[in-house]
Parts: sequence; structure tokens; C-alpha cells
Amino acid sequence: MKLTTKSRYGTRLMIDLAEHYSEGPVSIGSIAERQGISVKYLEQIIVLLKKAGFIKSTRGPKGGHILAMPPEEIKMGEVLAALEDGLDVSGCVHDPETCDRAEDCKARDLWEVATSAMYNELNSLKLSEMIQ
Amino acid sequence: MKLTTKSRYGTRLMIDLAEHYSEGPVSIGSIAERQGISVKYLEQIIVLLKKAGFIKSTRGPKGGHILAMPPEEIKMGEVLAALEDGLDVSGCVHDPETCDRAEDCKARDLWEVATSAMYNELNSLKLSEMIQ
DNA sequence: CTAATCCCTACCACTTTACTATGAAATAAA
DNA sequence: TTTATTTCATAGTAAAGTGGTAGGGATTAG
Repeated sequence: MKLTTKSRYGTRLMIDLAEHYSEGPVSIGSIAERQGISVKYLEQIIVLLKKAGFIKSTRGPKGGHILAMPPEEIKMGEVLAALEDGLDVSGCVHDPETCDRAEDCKARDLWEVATSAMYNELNSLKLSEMIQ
Repeated sequence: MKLTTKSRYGTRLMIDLAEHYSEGPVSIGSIAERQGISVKYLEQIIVLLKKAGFIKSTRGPKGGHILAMPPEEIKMGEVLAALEDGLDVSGCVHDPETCDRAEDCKARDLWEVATSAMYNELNSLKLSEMIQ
């Protein structure tokens, strides 16, 4: 039940972007330096957050990355969901057909409870609340 | 963020034991048959639940496994914690010293929130509530 | 004594994780 | 137009974790 480093680094990346939101595009190099994470690894992680629409980027000198919307509009649960490919604690929560017992499975009910408890709590927090 | 099959199978195992609590010790063979899980794999999983004190066993013919206490006294969060070796979504929640940034890490605060949201919700459910 | 049952340890194929590496494409500034 | 700087795309890889299987020993009811 551990988050991957992709998720942990990705979250720190988002917080870093929020902290520099007013300064315009920030290069991966500077984020990597501040966060102590390799540039190449961050490049891969940022792709996930771009796909989810949280970040927009510009190439070339003076280019970089910036949040696609103000930090107040970004829910932490949705950020995590983008990084983790959903927060479901079991595949059967989202895809019941992957298990032939899913229809009347008491365990599955539990996975739904656990998943939504975490998701709701995380979504009650905005990225803006993560800085200070 | 997916639970391992150990946790999912282990939970189903506990529910199965609860359903047969009044019948005395149940053999792994019969659980395996009902749940469609191999005997050998269940044997490994049950060890974790025995260590945590949820199950007691007797050897020999007519032997088997039974809950060490009534299903009403068993919290699902603690069952999962035993199977998953803690429910922390990141190692730094329980062991801050494993990350030198933990002391003032905004991400870590988030992992604490997510972990306790899930743990508290799961602990509000007793094993007895999982059957019917 | 025998059969049923739990207990213990080792092994293994496969997948995932957590990166590193290489280089191409875009673009601002000289 | 050249150059330096940045993102973008893809491939490779060592180590760890997952999800089992296998074999045999210990215990005990009948």
C-alpha cells in the first residue's frame, strides 16, 4: 500500500510549482536542484501531470513549466489520481469484471470504503493549502 | 497504491472465518475450496494473521483455524495493517528519519492525512459487519 | 499406526520500480 | 543564422517485489 516514488516526487513537484507560480515558467533543472531529484526522472513524471492538464510547458531558453491553473483550483486527490493512475486500493473497485466474485464480494465493499475515504479527504485539500 | 493479493486474500480469509465462527476450527483446505485460493498460498497468509493474534490454530485431524476473538471485537483497519505491515502510504509517515526532508516536508503532511483517513474509516468497521 | 492437518523453509518466474542514457525538436537570443 | 537552452520521446536496465509452487516436517484424533 505504499505510494510509488513517482507519486511522491510528482506531488513535491506540484508543490514546488505552486510556490513559484507567480514567477512564470520554471525549468526542470531548477526544480531538480531544489528537490534533489534527477532531471531525467522528473521529465518522465511531469508527462503524467501534463496529460492530466495540471501543467503547461514552453520549450527553448527561458522556457519551462507552470501550473495550468491557480493552485486554489487544484485538488490534491486528483493530482494523486493522475500520478497513481487512480487511487483505487484494488482493481476490482473500478473494474468489477476483472474478478468473477466481485458481484457479491464483501471484501470489495471494504475496498470501496477505503478508497473513497482517502480520495475525499485528499480532495478536500487544495494545492494552495500545501504551501504554508 | 494497490493492495497486494496477500491483503485481499487475507481479508477474504478473515471474513470466511467469521462466517464459520460458530462451527469450531475450520481447515485451510475448506477455506481454499470456498475462496478459490491455493492451500499453500493461504498457509503463508494465515501466518501473518496468527502473529497479529487474530487467529488460533489446532493441528491434527479435526484441527483447523478459528478466530481468536468474536468478530465484533476485530477492527478491519487492524486486520489490514497486519497484512500490509502498516497502512502508511509512505514510509516517512512512520519513519521520518528515512528521509532527510521529512522534518519540514509539506508532502509528508499529506501522506499523514491520507493514511489516517483510511485507517480511521477502516477501523470504524468490525469484522462482524462484513458478514451480511 | 495412519491419516489429516498445521507449520516451516526454500525456490522461482514474472512484473514493477526507479532510475540512467541517448538524442531529437523547438525556440529565444546573439 | 548560429548557438545555447530548454522540453519531448524512447529505450534500456539492475534491483526489488509479487504471487505463487514445492517438499517435507511436526502434531494429533481415531
